[in-house]
Amino acid sequence: MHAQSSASVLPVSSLSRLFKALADETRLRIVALLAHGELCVCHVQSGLAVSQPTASRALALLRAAGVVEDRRAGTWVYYRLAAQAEPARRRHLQALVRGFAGDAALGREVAALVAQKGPRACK
Amino acid sequence: MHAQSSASVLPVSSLSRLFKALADETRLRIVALLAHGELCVCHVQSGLAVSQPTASRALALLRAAGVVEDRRAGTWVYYRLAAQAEPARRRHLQALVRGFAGDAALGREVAALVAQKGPRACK
DNA sequence: CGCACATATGTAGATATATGCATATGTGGT
DNA sequence: ACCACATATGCATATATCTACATATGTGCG
Repeated sequence: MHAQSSASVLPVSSLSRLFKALADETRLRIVALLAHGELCVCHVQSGLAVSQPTASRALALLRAAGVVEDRRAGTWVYYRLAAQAEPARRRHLQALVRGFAGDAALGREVAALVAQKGPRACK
Repeated sequence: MHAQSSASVLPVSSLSRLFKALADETRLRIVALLAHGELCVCHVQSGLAVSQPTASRALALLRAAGVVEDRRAGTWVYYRLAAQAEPARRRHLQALVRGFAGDAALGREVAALVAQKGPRACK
Protein backbone atom coordinates (compact mmCIF):
# COMPACT_ATOMS: atom_id res chain seq x y z
CA MET A 1 0.00 0.00 0.00
CA HIS A 2 1.03 3.56 -0.47
CA ALA A 3 1.53 6.49 1.82
CA GLN A 4 -1.61 8.35 0.78
CA SER A 5 -2.51 12.00 1.20
CA SER A 6 -2.57 13.61 4.64
CA ALA A 7 0.43 15.96 4.59
CA SER A 8 0.11 15.24 8.29
CA VAL A 9 -1.34 17.67 10.78
CA LEU A 10 -0.13 20.78 9.03
CA PRO A 11 -2.81 23.40 8.48
CA VAL A 12 -2.74 22.94 4.74
CA SER A 13 -6.37 23.76 4.15
CA SER A 14 -6.23 26.76 6.43
CA LEU A 15 -3.12 28.06 4.68
CA SER A 16 -4.68 27.33 1.35
CA ARG A 17 -7.66 29.50 2.24
CA LEU A 18 -5.31 32.27 3.36
CA PHE A 19 -3.38 32.18 0.11
CA LYS A 20 -6.58 32.14 -1.89
CA ALA A 21 -7.61 35.32 -0.14
CA LEU A 22 -4.25 36.93 -0.84
CA ALA A 23 -4.09 35.72 -4.43
CA ASP A 24 -6.23 38.51 -5.82
CA GLU A 25 -4.30 41.65 -6.61
CA THR A 26 -6.99 43.96 -5.34
CA ARG A 27 -7.16 42.15 -2.03
CA LEU A 28 -3.39 41.98 -1.66
CA ARG A 29 -3.15 45.71 -2.20
CA ILE A 30 -5.78 46.19 0.46
CA VAL A 31 -3.59 44.25 2.86
CA ALA A 32 -0.70 46.48 1.86
CA LEU A 33 -2.73 49.56 2.73
CA LEU A 34 -3.98 48.09 5.99
CA ALA A 35 -0.40 47.34 7.01
CA HIS A 36 -0.19 51.06 7.66
CA GLY A 37 -3.31 51.33 9.76
CA GLU A 38 -7.04 50.78 9.77
CA LEU A 39 -9.07 52.21 6.93
CA CYS A 40 -12.68 52.39 5.93
CA VAL A 41 -14.18 51.31 2.66
CA CYS A 42 -14.05 54.73 1.07
CA HIS A 43 -10.32 54.96 1.73
CA VAL A 44 -9.70 51.66 0.04
CA GLN A 45 -11.98 52.63 -2.80
CA SER A 46 -10.10 55.80 -3.61
CA GLY A 47 -6.70 54.42 -2.69
CA LEU A 48 -6.99 51.60 -5.17
CA ALA A 49 -9.20 53.45 -7.64
CA VAL A 50 -11.83 50.74 -7.69
CA SER A 51 -15.61 50.94 -7.50
CA GLN A 52 -17.35 50.99 -4.15
CA PRO A 53 -18.89 47.53 -4.58
CA THR A 54 -15.51 46.12 -5.54
CA ALA A 55 -13.88 47.53 -2.43
CA SER A 56 -16.72 46.39 -0.22
CA ARG A 57 -16.75 42.88 -1.63
CA ALA A 58 -12.99 42.49 -1.45
CA LEU A 59 -13.04 43.52 2.20
CA ALA A 60 -15.94 41.18 2.91
CA LEU A 61 -14.04 38.30 1.39
CA LEU A 62 -10.93 39.14 3.41
CA ARG A 63 -13.09 39.23 6.52
CA ALA A 64 -14.62 35.85 5.69
CA ALA A 65 -11.10 34.50 5.26
CA GLY A 66 -10.16 35.81 8.67
CA VAL A 67 -7.60 38.23 7.33
CA VAL A 68 -9.31 41.43 8.50
CA GLU A 69 -11.78 42.52 11.15
CA ASP A 70 -14.23 45.38 10.96
CA ARG A 71 -15.51 47.99 13.36
CA ARG A 72 -18.41 50.30 12.81
CA ALA A 73 -18.06 53.99 13.57
CA GLY A 74 -21.29 55.70 12.67
CA THR A 75 -21.76 55.56 8.96
CA TRP A 76 -18.23 54.37 8.38
CA VAL A 77 -16.93 50.85 8.73
CA TYR A 78 -13.29 50.54 9.57
CA TYR A 79 -11.28 47.49 8.58
CA ARG A 80 -8.01 46.38 10.14
CA LEU A 81 -5.76 43.35 9.89
CA ALA A 82 -6.91 40.59 12.21
CA ALA A 83 -4.66 38.82 14.69
CA GLN A 84 -3.98 35.25 13.58
CA ALA A 85 -4.41 32.36 15.98
CA GLU A 86 -2.80 29.78 13.73
CA PRO A 87 1.01 30.10 13.94
CA ALA A 88 1.63 29.41 10.27
CA ARG A 89 -0.92 31.97 9.17
CA ARG A 90 0.47 34.46 11.65
CA ARG A 91 3.97 34.01 10.25
CA HIS A 92 2.85 34.67 6.71
CA LEU A 93 0.73 37.68 7.47
CA GLN A 94 3.48 39.14 9.60
CA ALA A 95 5.95 38.64 6.78
CA LEU A 96 3.61 40.49 4.47
CA VAL A 97 3.01 43.32 6.88
CA ARG A 98 6.68 43.74 7.58
CA GLY A 99 7.33 44.14 3.89
CA PHE A 100 4.45 46.49 3.27
CA ALA A 101 4.93 48.52 6.43
CA GLY A 102 8.52 49.20 5.47
CA ASP A 103 7.35 51.07 2.42
CA ALA A 104 7.41 54.73 3.37
CA ALA A 105 5.74 55.90 0.18
CA LEU A 106 2.82 53.61 0.88
CA GLY A 107 2.65 55.03 4.39
CA ARG A 108 2.39 58.56 3.06
CA GLU A 109 -0.29 57.47 0.63
CA VAL A 110 -2.33 55.97 3.45
CA ALA A 111 -1.89 59.07 5.55
CA ALA A 112 -3.11 61.17 2.66
CA LEU A 113 -6.13 58.94 2.21
CA VAL A 114 -7.10 59.23 5.84
CA ALA A 115 -6.63 62.97 5.72
CA GLN A 116 -8.88 63.56 2.77
CA LYS A 117 -11.74 61.16 3.43
CA GLY A 118 -13.71 59.69 6.27
CA PRO A 119 -14.73 61.13 9.63
CA ARG A 120 -11.43 62.77 10.40
CA ALA A 121 -11.39 64.63 7.13
CA CYS A 122 -15.03 65.64 7.07
CA LYS A 123 -15.57 67.41 10.35
CA MET B 1 -7.35 64.44 -7.13
CA HIS B 2 -6.87 61.26 -5.23
CA ALA B 3 -3.94 59.04 -4.38
CA GLN B 4 -4.72 56.36 -6.97
CA SER B 5 -3.55 52.80 -7.15
CA SER B 6 0.17 52.02 -7.19
CA ALA B 7 0.82 50.39 -3.79
CA SER B 8 4.25 51.74 -4.62
CA VAL B 9 7.14 49.64 -5.82
CA LEU B 10 6.23 46.55 -3.83
CA PRO B 11 6.06 43.35 -5.87
CA VAL B 12 2.32 43.07 -5.46
CA SER B 13 1.67 41.35 -8.74
CA SER B 14 4.58 38.98 -8.26
CA LEU B 15 3.39 38.08 -4.78
CA SER B 16 -0.13 37.76 -6.07
CA ARG B 17 1.04 35.20 -8.61
CA LEU B 18 2.90 33.32 -5.90
CA PHE B 19 -0.15 33.19 -3.66
CA LYS B 20 -2.31 32.09 -6.56
CA ALA B 21 0.04 29.17 -7.10
CA LEU B 22 -0.07 28.27 -3.42
CA ALA B 23 -3.81 28.72 -3.10
CA ASP B 24 -4.68 25.30 -4.46
CA GLU B 25 -4.62 22.59 -1.84
CA THR B 26 -3.05 20.03 -4.13
CA ARG B 27 -0.24 22.39 -5.05
CA LEU B 28 0.32 23.47 -1.46
CA ARG B 29 0.63 19.85 -0.43
CA ILE B 30 3.16 19.33 -3.18
CA VAL B 31 5.22 22.16 -1.73
CA ALA B 32 4.92 20.47 1.65
CA LEU B 33 6.31 17.26 0.19
CA LEU B 34 9.08 19.04 -1.68
CA ALA B 35 10.15 20.76 1.52
CA HIS B 36 11.61 17.39 2.41
CA GLY B 37 13.51 16.86 -0.83
CA GLU B 38 13.13 16.56 -4.56
CA LEU B 39 10.53 14.17 -5.92
CA CYS B 40 9.35 13.00 -9.28
CA VAL B 41 5.80 13.05 -10.57
CA CYS B 42 5.04 9.48 -9.59
CA HIS B 43 5.99 10.22 -5.98
CA VAL B 44 3.66 13.17 -5.85
CA GLN B 45 0.95 11.18 -7.55
CA SER B 46 0.98 8.40 -5.01
CA GLY B 47 1.82 10.63 -2.07
CA LEU B 48 -1.23 12.78 -2.62
CA ALA B 49 -3.39 10.05 -4.11
CA VAL B 50 -4.20 12.06 -7.21
CA SER B 51 -4.27 11.09 -10.88
CA GLN B 52 -1.12 11.29 -12.97
CA PRO B 53 -2.39 14.19 -15.11
CA THR B 54 -3.40 16.10 -12.00
CA ALA B 55 0.05 15.71 -10.47
CA SER B 56 1.76 16.62 -13.72
CA ARG B 57 -0.36 19.69 -14.28
CA ALA B 58 -0.02 20.91 -10.72
CA LEU B 59 3.75 20.65 -10.99
CA ALA B 60 3.74 22.38 -14.36
CA LEU B 61 1.75 25.25 -12.92
CA LEU B 62 4.12 25.53 -9.96
CA ARG B 63 7.01 25.60 -12.39
CA ALA B 64 5.36 28.31 -14.48
CA ALA B 65 4.88 30.30 -11.28
CA GLY B 66 8.56 29.93 -10.49
CA VAL B 67 7.97 27.92 -7.35
CA VAL B 68 9.68 24.73 -8.50
CA GLU B 69 12.34 23.66 -10.97
CA ASP B 70 12.60 20.37 -12.77
CA ARG B 71 15.39 18.06 -13.78
CA ARG B 72 15.15 15.11 -16.09
CA ALA B 73 16.76 11.79 -15.09
CA GLY B 74 16.01 9.26 -17.77
CA THR B 75 12.33 8.56 -17.83
CA TRP B 76 11.78 10.35 -14.59
CA VAL B 77 11.45 14.08 -14.05
CA TYR B 78 12.45 15.36 -10.65
CA TYR B 79 10.95 18.51 -9.19
CA ARG B 80 12.46 20.62 -6.42
CA LEU B 81 11.71 23.97 -4.82
CA ALA B 82 13.29 26.81 -6.76
CA ALA B 83 15.44 29.51 -5.21
CA GLN B 84 13.63 32.84 -5.14
CA ALA B 85 15.27 36.00 -6.43
CA GLU B 86 12.61 38.35 -5.14
CA PRO B 87 13.14 38.94 -1.39
CA ALA B 88 9.46 39.00 -0.51
CA ARG B 89 8.80 35.76 -2.34
CA ARG B 90 11.85 34.19 -0.76
CA ARG B 91 10.63 35.13 2.71
CA HIS B 92 7.27 33.52 2.13
CA LEU B 93 8.53 30.34 0.61
CA GLN B 94 11.11 29.99 3.34
CA ALA B 95 8.43 30.45 5.96
CA LEU B 96 6.42 27.69 4.31
CA VAL B 97 9.36 25.35 4.04
CA ARG B 98 10.39 25.91 7.63
CA GLY B 99 6.93 24.92 8.76
CA PHE B 100 6.64 21.90 6.52
CA ALA B 101 10.20 20.72 7.03
CA GLY B 102 9.64 20.66 10.75
CA ASP B 103 7.02 17.99 10.34
CA ALA B 104 8.78 14.70 11.01
CA ALA B 105 5.82 12.55 9.99
CA LEU B 106 5.80 14.25 6.60
CA GLY B 107 9.50 13.57 6.34
CA ARG B 108 8.97 9.88 6.94
CA GLU B 109 6.17 9.84 4.39
CA VAL B 110 8.45 11.39 1.79
CA ALA B 111 11.21 8.92 2.59
CA ALA B 112 8.77 6.07 2.15
CA LEU B 113 7.63 7.46 -1.19
CA VAL B 114 11.16 7.68 -2.50
CA ALA B 115 11.90 4.19 -1.26
CA GLN B 116 8.99 2.53 -3.00
CA LYS B 117 8.89 4.34 -6.34
CA GLY B 118 11.21 5.87 -8.88
CA PRO B 119 14.71 4.94 -9.99
CA ARG B 120 16.04 4.22 -6.56
CA ALA B 121 13.25 1.78 -5.82
CA CYS B 122 13.08 0.04 -9.16
CA LYS B 123 16.58 -1.19 -9.82
C1' DC C 1 12.06 -0.98 -34.59
C1' DG C 2 8.76 -2.00 -31.04
C1' DC C 3 7.51 -2.34 -26.33
C1' DA C 4 7.04 -0.57 -21.54
C1' DC C 5 7.03 2.97 -18.57
C1' DA C 6 6.98 8.00 -16.92
C1' DT C 7 5.37 12.23 -18.11
C1' DA C 8 2.93 15.76 -20.74
C1' DT C 9 -0.96 17.70 -23.24
C1' DG C 10 -5.71 18.21 -25.81
C1' DT C 11 -10.40 18.58 -25.02
C1' DA C 12 -14.64 19.18 -22.73
C1' DG C 13 -17.58 20.04 -18.94
C1' DA C 14 -18.46 21.51 -14.34
C1' DT C 15 -17.57 24.99 -10.96
C1' DA C 16 -15.64 29.01 -9.02
C1' DT C 17 -14.26 33.99 -9.30
C1' DA C 18 -14.38 38.79 -10.47
C1' DT C 19 -16.70 42.86 -12.01
C1' DG C 20 -20.40 46.21 -13.52
C1' DC C 21 -24.77 48.04 -12.72
C1' DA C 22 -28.66 48.67 -10.04
C1' DT C 23 -30.62 48.64 -5.63
C1' DA C 24 -31.08 47.64 -0.71
C1' DT C 25 -29.63 48.51 4.13
C1' DG C 26 -27.98 51.20 7.79
C1' DT C 27 -26.85 55.53 10.20
C1' DG C 28 -26.94 60.36 11.43
C1' DG C 29 -28.84 64.82 11.00
C1' DT C 30 -32.55 68.18 9.92
C1' DA D 1 -40.40 61.32 8.39
C1' DC D 2 -37.16 62.59 5.12
C1' DC D 3 -32.73 63.20 3.14
C1' DA D 4 -27.73 62.46 2.45
C1' DC D 5 -24.04 59.61 2.76
C1' DA D 6 -21.37 55.11 3.53
C1' DT D 7 -21.72 50.50 2.91
C1' DA D 8 -23.68 46.06 1.51
C1' DT D 9 -25.99 42.91 -1.61
C1' DG D 10 -28.71 40.90 -5.88
C1' DC D 11 -28.18 39.77 -10.34
C1' DA D 12 -26.15 38.90 -14.77
C1' DT D 13 -22.09 38.07 -17.38
C1' DA D 14 -17.48 37.32 -18.60
C1' DT D 15 -13.54 34.79 -17.45
C1' DA D 16 -10.60 31.75 -15.03
C1' DT D 17 -9.85 27.18 -12.72
C1' DC D 18 -10.06 22.33 -11.80
C1' DT D 19 -10.70 17.62 -13.02
C1' DA D 20 -11.53 13.49 -15.81
C1' DC D 21 -10.68 10.99 -19.78
C1' DA D 22 -8.20 10.01 -23.74
C1' DT D 23 -4.05 10.43 -26.18
C1' DA D 24 0.52 12.18 -27.37
C1' DT D 25 5.52 12.67 -26.35
C1' DG D 26 9.80 11.16 -24.64
C1' DT D 27 13.17 7.78 -22.90
C1' DG D 28 15.39 3.30 -22.12
C1' DC D 29 15.73 -1.36 -23.38
C1' DG D 30 15.75 -5.67 -25.89
